Order: sequence, then structure tokens, then C-alpha cells
Amino acid sequence: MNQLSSLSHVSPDNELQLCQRAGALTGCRLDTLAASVGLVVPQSIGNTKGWAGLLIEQTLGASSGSKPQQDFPHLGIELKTIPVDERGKPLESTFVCVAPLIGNSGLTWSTSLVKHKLQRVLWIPIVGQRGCLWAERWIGVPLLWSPSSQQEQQLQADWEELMDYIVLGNLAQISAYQGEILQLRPKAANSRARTSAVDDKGRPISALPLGFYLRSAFTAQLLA
DNA sequence: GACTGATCATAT
DNA sequence: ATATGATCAGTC
Repeated sequence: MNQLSSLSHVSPDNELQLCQRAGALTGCRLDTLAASVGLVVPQSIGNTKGWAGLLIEQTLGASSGSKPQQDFPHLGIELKTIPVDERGKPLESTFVCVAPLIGNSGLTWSTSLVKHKLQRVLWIPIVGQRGCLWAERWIGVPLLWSPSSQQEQQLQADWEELMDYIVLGNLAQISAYQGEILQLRPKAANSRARTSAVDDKGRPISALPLGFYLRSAFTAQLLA
């Protein structure tokens, strides 16, 4: 722990170094970690939903900010914090990326953002019961993961099914019930938000922005 | 208790 | 408005 503050902001040189730094955080309470990197722990979670993710990003030296790329572009690794209970079970689904509602001609699984983002993920479990304070949560054992061929097949099948609705302009038929491990849900400031899309005749329309999410049943399996 | 639809903050 | 970081809260 005494080395954490000296490591913050410093981007890791390689994968092993990143994993070692992540592993060194195991068991650390978020209030302790925040103090070591000079951050104040927010009282309420509701209006600071992404705080743990930003705390870990800063600690491990991720620097992509809000840019549309992996957190460690030079390592090809995406960083994801995931809230889990004390048994390691995810409390929430995991946001992957925004779903493209237009300009999808020629887009395939191979060239999709979902595949790219999930190619290599460093999962950082954040342990604590739902509703408990940030300060009381702690960091679990990190996992550097890439999808197995079976997992990738599942992801591709879901992605293709879900993208069909988008490409064919059947947005109204989309619900979070579809997709075994990958689902589409709103990803917006609120339900009035709108972005460009197309209807079933190929005409431009405005629609609620959607995002791809991993179901918690799937992330539970890969963390186990 | 699990799950879907809705929502919060910040940077560009 | 779109990208990043996600969790909330009412319903099933």
C-alpha cells in the first residue's frame, strides 16, 4: 500500500506489470485506496456511479479518459470494475459499448466494437453488498480475461441477432429480454434522449440510444 | 431476488 | 450529442 501513490498516473509498461499492480490492490478498501491517491470518497453512490471505475483507472495509470478506445491501448487491454457481493457474484450487468444504430452496412462481428472491447479485459471486482457505501467496499482478486472460443461463439450469436433488429429498423421490437449473454438496453441520460437511427423502410428516425451489456449470469461464470 | 428500463456524472 | 465511467429502482 505504501507504494500505491507513487504508482498512480504511471502507465504500466507491459501486461505483467499491470497484473502485478492490480493484484497488489487485492483486499484494499476503497477509502484506503482513495486516500493513497489523494481522492475524496463520495458519500452517496447514486450520483457518483462511475467513481470506483475512475479510482481504479487513476490508480493503475489508465489514461484514455473519455476517448473511444481501450484503457491501455499500448497493451490492448480494457479495464472494467464489476460490483460483486462477498461470494463474488456480480450485482449488476456490465456495460460494454454503445450500439451503433446507423451506418452499419458491412459491419460484422469481426469488425464490431463489442468484439474489440471484449478481446482482453482486466476485471477488477469491487466487493460489497448493494447499497453499502463506497468507503466500505474493497477490491477483490483481479482477472485478466479473454473469451474462450465457446464464449466468443455465444457473444457473436447474440450480437448478430441483436444487430439484425437494428439493421432492419425493428428498434421497437428490441427489449432487454433478448440475447443469452449479451443484451441491448438504454444507454442515455434519460428516456427522452434521442440519437439517429433508421426505420423498417430505411428512413432516418430519432431513437433512444442503446448500449450492449453483459448479463450478470455470464460475468458470474467468467469470474468463477 | 432477479431483471429490465431508466438514470447520474464528466469530458469532448 | 456521443464518448467515457456505471448503478438505481420499480416490476416481474
